[in-house]
Amino acid sequence: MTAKKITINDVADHAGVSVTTVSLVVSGKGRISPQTSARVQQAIQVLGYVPNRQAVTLRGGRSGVIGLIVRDVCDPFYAEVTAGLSEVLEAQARVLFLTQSGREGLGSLRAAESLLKQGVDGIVLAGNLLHGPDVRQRAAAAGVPLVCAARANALEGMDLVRPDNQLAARLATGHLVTEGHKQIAYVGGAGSSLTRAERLGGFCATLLQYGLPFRPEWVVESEAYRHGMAAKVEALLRRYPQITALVCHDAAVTLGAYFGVLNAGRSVGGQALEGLYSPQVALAGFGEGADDALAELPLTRVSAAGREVGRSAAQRLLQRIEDPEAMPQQWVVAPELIAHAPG
Amino acid sequence: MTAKKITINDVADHAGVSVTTVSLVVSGKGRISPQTSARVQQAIQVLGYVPNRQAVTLRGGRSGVIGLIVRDVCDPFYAEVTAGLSEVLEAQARVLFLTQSGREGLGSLRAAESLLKQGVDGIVLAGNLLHGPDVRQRAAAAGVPLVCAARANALEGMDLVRPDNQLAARLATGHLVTEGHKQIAYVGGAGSSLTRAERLGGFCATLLQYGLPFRPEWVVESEAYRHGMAAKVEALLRRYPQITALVCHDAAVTLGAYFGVLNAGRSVGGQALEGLYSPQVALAGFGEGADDALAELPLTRVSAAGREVGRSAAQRLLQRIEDPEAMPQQWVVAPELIAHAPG
DNA sequence: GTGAAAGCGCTAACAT
DNA sequence: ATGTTAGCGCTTTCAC
Repeated sequence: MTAKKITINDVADHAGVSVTTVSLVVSGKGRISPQTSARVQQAIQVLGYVPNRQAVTLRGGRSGVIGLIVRDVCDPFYAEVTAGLSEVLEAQARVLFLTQSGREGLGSLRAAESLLKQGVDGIVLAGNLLHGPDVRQRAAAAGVPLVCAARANALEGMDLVRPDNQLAARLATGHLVTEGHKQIAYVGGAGSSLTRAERLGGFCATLLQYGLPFRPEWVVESEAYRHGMAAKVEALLRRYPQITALVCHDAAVTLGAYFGVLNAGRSVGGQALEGLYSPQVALAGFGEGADDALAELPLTRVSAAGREVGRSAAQRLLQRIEDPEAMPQQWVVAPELIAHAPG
Repeated sequence: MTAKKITINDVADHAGVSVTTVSLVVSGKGRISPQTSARVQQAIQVLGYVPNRQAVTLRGGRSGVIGLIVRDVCDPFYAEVTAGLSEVLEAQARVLFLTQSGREGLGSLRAAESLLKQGVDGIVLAGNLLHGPDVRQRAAAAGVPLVCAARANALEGMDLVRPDNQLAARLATGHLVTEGHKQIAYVGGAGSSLTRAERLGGFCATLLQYGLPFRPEWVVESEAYRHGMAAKVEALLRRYPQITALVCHDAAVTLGAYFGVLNAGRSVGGQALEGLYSPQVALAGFGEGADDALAELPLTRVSAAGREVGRSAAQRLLQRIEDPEAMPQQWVVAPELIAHAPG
């Protein structure tokens, strides 16, 4: 069962033509007579010929390969980005190299090195923006286009695709306001998070837009990231019982907030009751649409549209490959509001 | 800024040696004098020479590339598998081609085709076991080793790495029994799920092992997969109030069960009270360790060890690449019990 | 319309 | 210890 490698020569022999002819038939470039073409096609079928990518690439063509550097594919957002990327590339008959820079990975620069060695046509840097400039320089030196895909940020001079966190927060907050809420808090996220900063901007802007006050003491940071959120939310609600809605930074925070609401003796969901103290607290949270676990809860969710970010990054990269001299652009992907029927 | 490609010839010229010498230095194979070696190394540094993988591969070496076929990288289990795979491969200076077969993907066979065209040294088929035989045949025809990584199953004649679902269920169930529970139900999962079948086996076996009865009516299937689990669990608990513990099929089910318990007027957590009706219901659930959202709940979790499955699959594949004639093996990866302090 | 031949960058005999 | 050289499989002028 040792597979013998079928080359273009074998096909040429079998069809009784020259390798040139076979090459031309395969690529459909030269004009070859229908008969010859047919004979060659048949020989290809019979022999099961598969062109050798390495040889093609070596000869001077593009490799058809795109490299992806991601910190950790298990992060739901970047998993979605990866999936979107892969979708688009596969549709283009391209393939995707996956390298992880974080956790046990080799660091984004080494990952880039590794990708360049493989002769990729382009690189997508997902997250890892700290090392963006290094990777950028390395890619530029090799003449390989680079596009970033991230949750947030503002690296100048690079192509960057990211979700519109500000809009996401506006959608979430606006939805709550529309439901009648006037006392809304933002809970969760690390103070150093850029994503959070952008969202807070949208949160704040929306409040002001509706003539509602922005109260800094109603913005709660989560320090250990996913710990004790329930207690914090409970404390917040006990101190400020007038709060009727929470905007939650991520899935973990949302769940923590959920229990915090319950522990505070309130219930979750629904619209605000005009002018009255409401026992209910409405929740709106950010996260990927795919957060199955929370799907059943009565809350409004805003997806960061990771998949779309991935798709767009792929598009942009393909553009850059076509036109390497193009000016860097920032693409912002609109989030998606998944409103839950008020109950 | 158009990068001129530095080849081995440039290095040879710059160092005043022949290409052979450079090649030997790079690969560390022939014995070359320290001085020459140093000169070559320096030339490499100065010029920024990066060996061209395509050329190496074309010449006859291995491509150093492994292909992965996965239905959907966003599935947490397979994301972990992917990560584990990537870790090991990167440590071996290899890279990973990612193709998605499901969702918008091209189907596992087409994915395999695409990978083979790229000249991969081996393929990992993650999930998609339905198409296993086809892919296997295709890979065999190309003389490329294939290893499967999956949640469950028993494909004969193929290398397969999977989590030990039975053991996982034994761990979860055993833990509950050790905590004093005698009335335990299994909730969630589709009836057609192989993973679930394996887990039920372990569940049942553990009950019998401890002399506890296995009651089929305490096994609840989730039809629409993630819907209405709370109601089902509530109904179960109301009908059989003697139940004090639940084994939950996945993260979504666990959360549903959590609310089901609350809705039934019980509380979640802790040990069984000897011989008494317990208002508390203990929960044990399966899932990846990374299910952040649930991390704060008082429940016992058993991880399917996806990352370890990925690592093992990589190991196995590397073995197969070394020894293509080896007999197929099934590797089973032990799950990990993450007990929660009883409260 | 089709073929002959020159490499792409690299490795591995085979010289020296 | 190093250099010469013949390809790996393919595309692409340039002939015919």
